[in-house]
Amino acid sequence: MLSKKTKYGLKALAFLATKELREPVQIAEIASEENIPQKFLESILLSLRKTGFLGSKKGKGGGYYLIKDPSEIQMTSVIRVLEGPIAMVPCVSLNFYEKCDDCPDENTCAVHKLMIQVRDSALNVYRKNTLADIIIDPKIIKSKRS
Amino acid sequence: MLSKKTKYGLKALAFLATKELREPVQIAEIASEENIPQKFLESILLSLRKTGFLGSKKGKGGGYYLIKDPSEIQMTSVIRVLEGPIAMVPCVSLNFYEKCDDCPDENTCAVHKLMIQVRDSALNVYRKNTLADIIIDPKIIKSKRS
DNA sequence: GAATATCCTATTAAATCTATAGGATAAATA
DNA sequence: TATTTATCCTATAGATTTAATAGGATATTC
Repeated sequence: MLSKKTKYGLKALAFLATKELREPVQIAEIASEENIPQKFLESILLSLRKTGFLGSKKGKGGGYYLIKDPSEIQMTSVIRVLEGPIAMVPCVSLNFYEKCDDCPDENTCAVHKLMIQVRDSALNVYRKNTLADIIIDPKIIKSKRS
Repeated sequence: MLSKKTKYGLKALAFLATKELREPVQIAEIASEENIPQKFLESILLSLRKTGFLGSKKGKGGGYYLIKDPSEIQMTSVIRVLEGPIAMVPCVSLNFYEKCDDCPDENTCAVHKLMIQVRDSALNVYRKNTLADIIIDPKIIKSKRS
């Protein structure tokens, strides 16, 4: 299951991606537009700022904003920051590797063999998607229809 | 993250797949060979029996055994029984669909768009793998080398 | 009928996730 | 410079889920 943190974080990033770069948007606005508990969102945006995805500005007219173009923001890095490992078991994780204490030999482990494939398939998806790829601007849809 | 339940269940199935069909193997043997807490494994095997993957026999000489050929056991169904939905969010789940209460429109949801792809890629992997595909019999490896 | 091994329900313990509280800090503005 | 505004930050409460165990019932073998 995707955590709420990741879900909310992605929605917030997508929301900011529809705005002008470096135009601060307040937490309150994002929270109400995307139906996210405000205090929870606050902590998520904070961590996205600390990990280099967002910039922020304090005081009146302040808020959060993207510091990179959406097409430069890869889903692999967003997911790793928000959700943690992409792999479903630590023993197949590229960035968070850990040996299983119950498994004597990864090379003969059925779970390992299966989860390597699952990891690779998820990686493929995350690698080929940037923030720009997943945002769906209703305005764009409208103009395509007309 | 893959739950321990799923991990243990898969390992147990893989273990049984290396044995003769319908030859009962005791929980205690599987547990010690695969380093799984016995009582926990007991409950897992019970649910695998109730969902039609395993047969069992009580009393002396009893145990659990596969009732289908490993090549007939698809990973999609194993994962769904042990882990639950393959999708990471209910709103993209084929078998466990649920609408997000915070999301007014799935068609314009960035998370939805991304998670559809992740679900499909995972499905592809689980669909093309049967239990037979993931077991790695050390004997087979040896004979290939010699 | 004794031994063996699964069957079954309930419960505890631990970990993780979700959400909130409450004040500190910094910037704008009047 | 005081006031307002909005992020910053740490801590913690509450809820949920997961992992594991307990203990006895049932069925089978010999």
